[in-house]
Amino acid sequence: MSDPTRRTRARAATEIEIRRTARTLLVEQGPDAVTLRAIARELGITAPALYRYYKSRDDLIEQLRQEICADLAAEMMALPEQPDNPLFAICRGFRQWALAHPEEFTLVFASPPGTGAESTMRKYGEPFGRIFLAAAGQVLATYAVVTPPTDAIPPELREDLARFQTELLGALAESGTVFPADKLELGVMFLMVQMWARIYGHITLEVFGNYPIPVSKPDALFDTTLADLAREVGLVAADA
Amino acid sequence: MSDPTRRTRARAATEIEIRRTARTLLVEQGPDAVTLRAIARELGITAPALYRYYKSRDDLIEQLRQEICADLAAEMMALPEQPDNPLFAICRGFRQWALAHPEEFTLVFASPPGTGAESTMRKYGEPFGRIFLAAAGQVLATYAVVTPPTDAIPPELREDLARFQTELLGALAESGTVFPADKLELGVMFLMVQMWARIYGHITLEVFGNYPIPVSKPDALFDTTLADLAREVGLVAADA
DNA sequence: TGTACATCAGTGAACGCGCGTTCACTGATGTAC
DNA sequence: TGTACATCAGTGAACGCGCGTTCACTGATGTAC
Repeated sequence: MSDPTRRTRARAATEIEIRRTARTLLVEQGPDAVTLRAIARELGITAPALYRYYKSRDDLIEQLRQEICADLAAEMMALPEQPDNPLFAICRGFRQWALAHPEEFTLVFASPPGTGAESTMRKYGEPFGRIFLAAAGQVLATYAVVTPPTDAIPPELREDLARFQTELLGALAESGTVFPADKLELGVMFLMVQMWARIYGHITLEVFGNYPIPVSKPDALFDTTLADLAREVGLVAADA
Repeated sequence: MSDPTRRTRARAATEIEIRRTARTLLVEQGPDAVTLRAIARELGITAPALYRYYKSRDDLIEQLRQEICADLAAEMMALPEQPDNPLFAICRGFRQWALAHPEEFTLVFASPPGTGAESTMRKYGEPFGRIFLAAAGQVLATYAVVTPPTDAIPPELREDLARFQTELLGALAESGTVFPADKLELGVMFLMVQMWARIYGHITLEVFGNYPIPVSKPDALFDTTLADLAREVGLVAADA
């Protein structure tokens, strides 16, 4: 039954160790400290050995980015139930994660473009995208939402929102989420974009300390924002 | 009348050249490319010469950061009048600047904490903070705003908002802006924080390409967001 | 106006450092007969 | 079960590179008398 050979197991173990070390360096000393030599040093091997695992430093960084996404998604999945609603659970969890892991957050969600790699949120195949969409779908299926009518949405935006609609429907179908398709109007898509912007804005602001004032009770501010958001959307628990 | 000596003038000119070169490197090759040696190379001088102008590389980067803030503020000041309202003019201008200068935006508004330096927005003495506050003050003085009553604001937040109120009053008084003090209720402060978060969220999302979908008409999306925001706040031009 | 001295922007060599990547290699682990 | 061969994780030396910072210096510019 020991299908994987000793070599295979050792290799897998080392690979995990490499990424663990890389992440520790990222967390403790910032992105510039994640060098092949530093990782090797920490692991007690020589730098060229790492080329058995990664084509180059850039390759390693990219894999690291993906691992961070996967871990984030796993953490969001494992979140305990929240009293108000599942999307807000994800929002709170995401915020907690961002505050606890600012360097990882920066690498994945706030790195300047140009590296060519598509952004995290746009890769629906990537775990975090899936999670966020699944939660959104769940909310749409469970709650009553007050959305702007389609003709209140500027014509220039309709095409983009329609594409989003299509992609979201596809992703939801794939993940097997049950939802009433007729609830996915353009207005809902618009709201989702606005909500994501607001959540992302608050979290980024908090992580980078760019609120116009020092906030002594940041948890309260975030919760108030969520409540405000729910109020605006007319979000009321269907079972309450 | 040539008060400044030849040496003084030359020194000033070189200082400007150094920062211009540093910014070009930042813009074209990212933050890691801003090295003393690269700057010196570009300028046709030797690296140690830069120590006549800056204590260290970190010092240079910090001064660069401040210069970027000053330039941003100057640009915001010079903005042409906008049909709707002056705060939205600043919002649009800020967005345009961020999109046109992603590396500068990242350095100033989206760099992980830890360097000890206080954040940009919190330094009211810094130009951009002043501008934003002045515009906000102007809006408050000119327009009718629907704000949540003070007792609708969670008690945990009141202390922070009150501090913000005090600081804002001070900054406005200093800058000589005329405004009705009684309009600066806590609800207004809360709204300002929320608005800033939303604007910052959208801009950061756009700069880093983290919208959940590719947006083909980003200008329209931003303008729609501004309109949405104005509607929510009940912001109506007093003279319209 | 002329001379002696002080200032100080910029030089050039050197310091010690860490980096990514290549290459030919060793030696333990795995496989086929 | 034993032997010959293949695989491949990791080595160690070397490549060429760029970096921040220090130091004693030169020589033009500025100042005081």
